Amino acid sequence: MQPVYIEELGRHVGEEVLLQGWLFNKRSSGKVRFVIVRDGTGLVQGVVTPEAEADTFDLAERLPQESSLKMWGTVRADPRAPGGYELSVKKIEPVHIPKDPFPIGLKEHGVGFLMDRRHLWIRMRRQVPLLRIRDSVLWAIRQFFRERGFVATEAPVLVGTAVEGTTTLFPLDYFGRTAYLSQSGQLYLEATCMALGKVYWIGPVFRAEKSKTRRHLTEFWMAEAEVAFLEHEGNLQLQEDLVRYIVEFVVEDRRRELEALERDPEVLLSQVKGPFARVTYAEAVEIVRSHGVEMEHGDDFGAPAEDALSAHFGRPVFVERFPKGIKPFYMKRAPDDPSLALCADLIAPEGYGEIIGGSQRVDTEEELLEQLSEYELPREPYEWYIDLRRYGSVPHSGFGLGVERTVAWIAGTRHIRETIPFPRLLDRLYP
RNA sequence: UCCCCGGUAGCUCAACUGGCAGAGCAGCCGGCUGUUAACCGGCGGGUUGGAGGUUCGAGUCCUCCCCGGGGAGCCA
Repeated sequence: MQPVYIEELGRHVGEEVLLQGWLFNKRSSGKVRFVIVRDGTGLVQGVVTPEAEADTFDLAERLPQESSLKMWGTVRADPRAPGGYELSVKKIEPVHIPKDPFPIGLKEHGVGFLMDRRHLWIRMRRQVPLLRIRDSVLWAIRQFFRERGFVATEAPVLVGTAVEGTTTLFPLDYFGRTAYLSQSGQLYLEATCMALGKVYWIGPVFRAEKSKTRRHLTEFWMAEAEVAFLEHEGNLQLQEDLVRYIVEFVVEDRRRELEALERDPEVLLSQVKGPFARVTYAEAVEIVRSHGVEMEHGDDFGAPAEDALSAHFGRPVFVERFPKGIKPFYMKRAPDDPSLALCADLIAPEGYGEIIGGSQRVDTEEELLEQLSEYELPREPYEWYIDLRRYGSVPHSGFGLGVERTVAWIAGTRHIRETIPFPRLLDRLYP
């Protein structure tokens, strides 16, 4: 008999099926025993009575949590069952029976305990839907870019120089030289877009920043795009289209998982329905101050400032035209005010923070050399990057979207450590 | 790096002003023919993070260290 997955049970009502999975939980009421089985696509309740074959009734009592098993039975629609379907069990065959009790129970646990057992925690109730939503977000990004004719490409992860200064880089030995784990693929995408026109990549990036907050990982995934001949305004439109596409895709694709996490899909849809809010940096500072958060003109936005902005608008908001000094060297200056950068950060609603940073890039050799020296960066490691301005330079723009923060926002989970299977944090490298 | 909170049974926590270290869950044994993190009865389970100090007496007070959590800065 061909095995089926729990998410397909609706198509097999009345039929006998084979499920393969793990024992999530069990209950007993004497002569009726209930086994809750999970298989990665969902949970289903099996009902076992003494009429079942061989020692199946006995197994339903004896098997410990997370035993792996095969289970045969007839699918029945039953409103009493979570998920709407249950299985009248004919036979259970254990695949592996754990000798020790599964460390993670169904009751509450502390974060430290769970993080030490992340390899097992990911089997549990909230984690499975969360990781399925992550998958959906990544698919949405790929599908969006493919529909628009972008070429998926790659940037190196091992790099010889910093993108934006060395303090936040992880160094490593590279045959006697120092290499670093990349903190962004952007500079390389700028080169690639001059070859392929419109490009994107999704990959891991690394920040050695000693951040200890719910919004930071030392290893996280970025979806970065870079487009030749695209200017600031078009860049913002592209980002807005992407974010709206992701939300609508995930709501359609993973509604069940969102509901399992008690995330209301309608709230998400309403947040991205209309045009995103847009303010300049200067306006944003005033809004932040009017919400009682102190900041000076010229400061970058801290977490309380971002939260104030996100509360003020209740939908995604672009903050445009930051002072040049608090943004990196590769951003183009605004033609009408050289003290500002042609850039924008996108702040997610509900306090999930900055999910996109983007800009139009410097596109002349003169301006780039000027900015390198202004930022006191050495010229040699950037020769290849300067070359891009020497051979058919064009206006171009791009951005990077933080995958985990986007997943956290969409799934409504407060801490981003749960949005990636094995988060890397300041003091956490295991498992 | 800085600020705040915490570390007691396998897990989550309690233990008044310093006075016999406890409960729920998990485990094991038994009961129950529709359970929903099932329920009911019973049993076992402790170097109170570590070192030192104060005290007749320390889980509780003091000092140092270790570990974890939350937040800040920086960023996505």
